[in-house]
Amino acid sequence: LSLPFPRTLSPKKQNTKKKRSGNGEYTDGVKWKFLEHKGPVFAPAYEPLPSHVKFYYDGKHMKLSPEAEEVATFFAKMLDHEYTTKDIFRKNFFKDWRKEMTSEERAKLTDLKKCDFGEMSNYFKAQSEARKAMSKEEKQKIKEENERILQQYGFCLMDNHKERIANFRIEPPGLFRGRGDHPKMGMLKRRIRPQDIIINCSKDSKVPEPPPGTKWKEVRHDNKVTWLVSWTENIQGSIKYIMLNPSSRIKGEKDWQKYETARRLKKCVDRIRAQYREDWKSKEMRIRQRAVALYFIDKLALRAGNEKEEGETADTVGCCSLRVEHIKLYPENEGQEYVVEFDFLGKDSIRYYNRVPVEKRVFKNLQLFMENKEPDDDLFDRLNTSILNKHLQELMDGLTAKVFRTYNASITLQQQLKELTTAEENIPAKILSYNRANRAVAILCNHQRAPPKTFEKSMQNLQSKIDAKRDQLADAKRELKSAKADAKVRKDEKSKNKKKAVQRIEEQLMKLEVQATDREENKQIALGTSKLNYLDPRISVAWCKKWGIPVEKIYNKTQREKFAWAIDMAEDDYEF
DNA sequence: TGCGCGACTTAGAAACTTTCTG
DNA sequence: CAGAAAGTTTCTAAGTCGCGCA
Repeated sequence: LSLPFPRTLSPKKQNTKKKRSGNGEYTDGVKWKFLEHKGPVFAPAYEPLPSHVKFYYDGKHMKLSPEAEEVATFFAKMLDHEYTTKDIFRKNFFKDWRKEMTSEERAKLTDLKKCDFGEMSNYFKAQSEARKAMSKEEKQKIKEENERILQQYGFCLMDNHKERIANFRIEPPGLFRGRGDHPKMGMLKRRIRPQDIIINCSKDSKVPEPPPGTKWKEVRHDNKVTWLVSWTENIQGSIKYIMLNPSSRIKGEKDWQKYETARRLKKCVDRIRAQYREDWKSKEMRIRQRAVALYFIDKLALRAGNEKEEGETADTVGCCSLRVEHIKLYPENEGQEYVVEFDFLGKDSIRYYNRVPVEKRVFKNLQLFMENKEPDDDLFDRLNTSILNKHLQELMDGLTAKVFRTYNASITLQQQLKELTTAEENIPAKILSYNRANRAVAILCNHQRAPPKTFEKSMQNLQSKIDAKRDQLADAKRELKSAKADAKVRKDEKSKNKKKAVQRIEEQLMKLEVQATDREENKQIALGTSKLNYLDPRISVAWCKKWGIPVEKIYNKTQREKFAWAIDMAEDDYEF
């Protein structure tokens, strides 16, 4: 395994050699010298429906123009999804659909409720069934074709390295699926064409060819950025990019740098904590607000909380954008003093609910911040992320609000691993401990998931397995007893067998019960995000080395590729 | 000082694939 | 060997944060 980038110089050493700009890059900002790639893969062209698949309006068959039909199929494909029952989704969809209709269609189709997409929907279901039912050979053929496209478009050449591209396929058109109460859900996400695409590559590279008869919007040669392809998306007007895989040098170095910054925070976090505690007493309100917000970011691993344009996105908040309505103060609650109750929607409209006791000073400050305010007023009216980050930058080079999340996540993993791992345990038990440590971090960072649709059912299945196993155990015990009691001759051997059976069944039962606990504890918790984005992989690698756990038990193939730098670098005594 | 933009990281859902179990 | 469960990959939305401009 060769390292994707040299490790003779640590990022820290490099930093002392070159002056850093504000965002942590080198002042020259050059990301590569040479970049060559084949451009994006476009979404397949629309294939009109066969004529027997009909659309009905108000009970009557109606043949749609190809443009209107395509948009109708987007809705038909989502018919079983909850989205299509939501008013905003339906309203946005219908408005955008009507724009794609001919004037005749527009005149006729005035009510979405009268549209019958049933045949279309059934047709797509049948198609997906047919795909599942394909023969091995047919499936193999498709797999090979995908592999061919991957080989052709899935890699690029960056500074003498062949690198995997993360998302070389352009997003296909469809209906926008915002998270939570998104005001734009259901809008038409339009098809991206070559003339929408900006290509980025080096001057001395072979510029990718646009499809025959088309042109790129622009070809540029900007080595201060890492993207290969970009286009502007029509829902929010934001820019989308094609970039490299996490296993690439450019992503790996950045990741490494992120953890090194978090480790530098470790060295000065005591000082920073002492400072913000002092600032709770400041005579200036803006300083007190800054200090209380930073306390939340540090203690609760909240996100920074940028301002958002009202009405353009779902109403979600982070620390700096908390409103009065998002917290409740309890001078006393369940035997604890100065309790703050948080209840708000964070990133991806995931609910953050927490009750925490805080220092008296924090509590008094919060009362002050909330005085004479309406529920929808900002809690920190003298603060925003820009002010906070400017302050943090002064406390430590490269420090921003998100560094606290990385730091607290990684340090928590390290502590938990130390606490939970015991030498006597076997490998599965150690892995359970690792997962528990991982879970502690996921809880800290509030990484939640919707309980799987089949959760209740699979839990029931598991429970009936446990019940059956209990019965089986009872039977086995009874048999053991009678074997002991009645047999006189060859008693020993029979009893021994029965005893073994009892032990085996007890073990199986235990395993099932652990599995049930584990699954229950993980019901609403997503472990992947912290593992991939917050936990310094060197902590995990060191832990594996220390306890003789194969690293494959902790990281799958993709994860090992992403963390190749750490696997190669960390020894068993690595300390975050 | 505020604002919009651009580039990048972080996020959970859904689709797909592999493994387990009865 | 089928169906369920678990694991993995793909997809793309939604954040963070710095910069330049008025």
